[in-house]
This record gives sequence, structure tokens and C-alpha cells, in this order.
Amino acid sequence: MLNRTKFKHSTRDFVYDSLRESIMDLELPPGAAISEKEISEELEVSRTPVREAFLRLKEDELLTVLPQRGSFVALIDLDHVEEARFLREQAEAGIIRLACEQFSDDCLNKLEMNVIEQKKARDDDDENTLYILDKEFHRLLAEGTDKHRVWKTIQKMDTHSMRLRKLSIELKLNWKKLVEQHEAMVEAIKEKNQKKAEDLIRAHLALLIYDQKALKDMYPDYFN
Amino acid sequence: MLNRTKFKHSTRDFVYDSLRESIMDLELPPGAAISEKEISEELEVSRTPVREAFLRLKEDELLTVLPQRGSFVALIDLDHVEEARFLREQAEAGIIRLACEQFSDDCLNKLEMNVIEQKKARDDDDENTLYILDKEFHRLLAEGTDKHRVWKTIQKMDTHSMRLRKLSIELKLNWKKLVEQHEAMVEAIKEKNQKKAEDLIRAHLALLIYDQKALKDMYPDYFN
DNA sequence: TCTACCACACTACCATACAAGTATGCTAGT
DNA sequence: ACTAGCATACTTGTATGGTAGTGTGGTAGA
Repeated sequence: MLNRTKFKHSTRDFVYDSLRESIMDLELPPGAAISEKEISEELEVSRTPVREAFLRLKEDELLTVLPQRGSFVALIDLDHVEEARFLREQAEAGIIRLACEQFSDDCLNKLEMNVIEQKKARDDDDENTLYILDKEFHRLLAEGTDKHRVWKTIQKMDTHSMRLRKLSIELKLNWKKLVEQHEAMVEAIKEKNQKKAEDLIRAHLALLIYDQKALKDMYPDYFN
Repeated sequence: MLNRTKFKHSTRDFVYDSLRESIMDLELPPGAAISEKEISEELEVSRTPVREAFLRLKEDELLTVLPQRGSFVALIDLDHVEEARFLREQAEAGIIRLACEQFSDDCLNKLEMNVIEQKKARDDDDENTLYILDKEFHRLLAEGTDKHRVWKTIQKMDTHSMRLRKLSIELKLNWKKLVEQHEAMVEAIKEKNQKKAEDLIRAHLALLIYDQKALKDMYPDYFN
């Protein structure tokens, strides 16, 4: 559980971050009923900031609010997952083409450093670090091409997909291949080979389509 | 001014829609200071739904909230405008490629009907209708490829761009060319020619980069 | 005249009270 | 036994009071 005092932000943000984290960790599973009052007592704040956090989560499609009835953690929507993946693929394809044109040496360096760390983590079988570095790699691409908001938008849509992934504990991503792909992308950017870079990143993101059907059979109550 | 009774939705939505419309129409110009109390008195509702509407507008980057100081209509951010256009271009390029693969006859019909109406409006010099039909055309592409959320996301990012456009009263879009492009796109989809369709829509969206510098010089206070 | 300080008005933030809609289970009547 | 209907305990929606932080203008003092 998060600690309120750790946040320099508002109570509202504290509640929002707490709930979002709980939902993402599936500590609050899809379909779970939560009420403003219950959460406010649990976090020892009043209903107002809780309510405001609820509204934000509703905007994020992470909470379904039924007036006078109750609020429920949103079920995982596979259409949502696919749309998020689709938008991400299109956006990142465009971003990496831009990167080939305008990436600064500084940005390129950061990217290369990141890949080096990825290799290290891969050799250490440190999947957690790899997960973080992978995310960071794509963020660097977006930041380096001045597409901060695009990145934020993509991340915001990626929530259902992230929960799906969390669901699949046994999911064994092929990290070796992922790291190689990242390395190849950096090469393509250095060569300013737009076509190659775009093809690489599209293939890369296609790997994120893992077996949804099996998961849906295993946890039918979590899907809509 | 909107009328509250027209809304079957909540007071919160009424306030949100009212404010959003005012901001988009530049009735509330960029930089304008508004307060919860002021709006609540104006719309004759309590501060709570106003506050909740403020928070949503903040999420949309349409309102800058400074705690204990005040809330201000967000200045137009040209970086924001470009990022929105960029994301839209990437997304719609992907969508139209999909449309070439999987568009149903029904969707294609709707699209053709839309273009016919566009031609009529063009011949009548009815720019307002053309504006709506243009928007509808792109929405049909997204809906027909089951990318409703992608469309919603793009629209949500398009707010700064829409205000910029509103600012340029004298902006004379070349509707004749736009309609022809739309027609050509439908042709490309019918031919299932992905490359042609994609090239067309990218060129189409590039037309939306109009003279930002002149506008910024004309209304320096509206930009950041 | 200039400056330091303070009172005041204003803000958004949070807590709480009340209103209104909904689901559920008990009870009275058949 | 069964059902209609109401009491009740929930829910979210709205209203309002109080708190703490911020900017400003006036004033007292040098």
C-alpha cells in the first residue's frame, strides 16, 4: 500500500495513484465493486478526493460508474487492447521514421546506453529490469523526436493491455529476440534507413499479440 | 449559452459541455481566468459539479489549474497542435490501409453517400456543412474499421488545433481540393490500393498545417 | 519617497451534510 | 406457499462550510 506522506501532490492524486496501482496489479480485479465511502475510509481521507479520483479513472476506462448503484473495476476489453496496440504501432512507426531524420547524437547515445543495459539484464535473466528498460527504450524514441504528448496518450490507452499481461504469469516473453530487435532499430536509425526501422518496429510490436483466447478461457469473469 | 434542461446527463456533464464549448468558440479566450465560484453562479449550480468539470478540462489540457491561485484557459500550444496532427496522420494512415482490406459494402456506401453530399455542399458554397461532412468522413473511416476509441483519442488531442483554426476567420480552406481528395480516397479503398490510399490521406492531412506564425503574431497573448 | 509589513480578498482543496435513485429482504395480505 | 409493497440500507450526485495558501494594495515607519 502506498503511503500518503510520500506524495507531495494533492490528496486527489494520492488516491488516484493508489487506486490505479491496485487496479493495474489486479489487486482490485476486473469486475470488483468499490465504493467511494469504502475507499475513503480505507485511505483515511474524505469522500471528495476519492470521488475525484473515481472520475479520472472513469475517463481512463478503468472504472465503470453506475449512478446510484455502484462503481466497478472495468472488465478487460479485448477490443480496447487491440485498438491500443494498433494506435501504438502506427504512432511508433511514424516516430521511428522521424528519428531516422532528426535524432540528435545525445538521444542516440542514450538509446545505445539503454541497449547495453538491456544486454546486461538479459544475460543476468533479470526480467524485471528488462521490462523497465524496454519501456524506457520506447519512451526515449518518443522524447527524442519531441513527441512527449503522443507517448503519454499511448501509455494512457495501454492500461487494458497491461492488465492482460499481468494476468499471464506464465507468459514467457522472448527477451532475447526483443533485445536483438532493439539493437537492430538503433542500427537502422544510425543508418537513417527509414524503411528498415519502420519494418523492425512494426514486427516488434506485433509480438505483443499473445494468446488472449487462452487467458479469456482461464479468467472468464475478468472479460466482457 | 446552453440550456441545462436540454441535458439528460448530469449537472457535471452540463457544466463540462458548456465550458468546453465556450473555450472552443474562444468565447473564453486562451489565458482567461475563471473560478469555480464565478462559473457556479453563472450556471446556477453548486461548486461541486463545476469543480469536477474543471478537473476534466485540466485532463484535456484545456485548463491550467494553479492551486490556491486560480484557473486559466490554457494557452494554445503549437507543439501540442503539431503532436495532435502527427498522431492523427499516423493513425489515419493505418486506418485507411485497414479499410482497403476489410471495409464492408455498407461502410463503403456510407462513405460514398458522404462524398456525394460533400459535392453538393461544395457547389452550394456551404462551408459549414462541408466542415461537418469532412469530420464525418474521417469518423466513418475509423468506425468502419472498428477503431472507435482511436478516433475518440485523436479527437481529444485535437482541441488546440481546433481553437487555432477558429482563430483564423479569414482562413480560406481549399474545399474543392479537399472534396476531390476524399473522392480519390474512396476510389483507392474500392480498388484496395493501400499505398495509394495511404499517400492520399497523408497529403490530405498535411493541408492542415496552415500559417501558424502569422496567427501567433496577430494574437501573441493567446500563445505560450 | 521608499520600503517592510500586514490585513484582506480571493483562490482551489478538502470535509461533511443532504438529496435522490436503486437493490434487497422482510412482512402483511391473499 | 406466494406475491405485492414498503422499509431500509446501500449507492452516487449535489450543496455548502471551513481551511490553507497566494497575490495585492494600503499603511505605518524610516
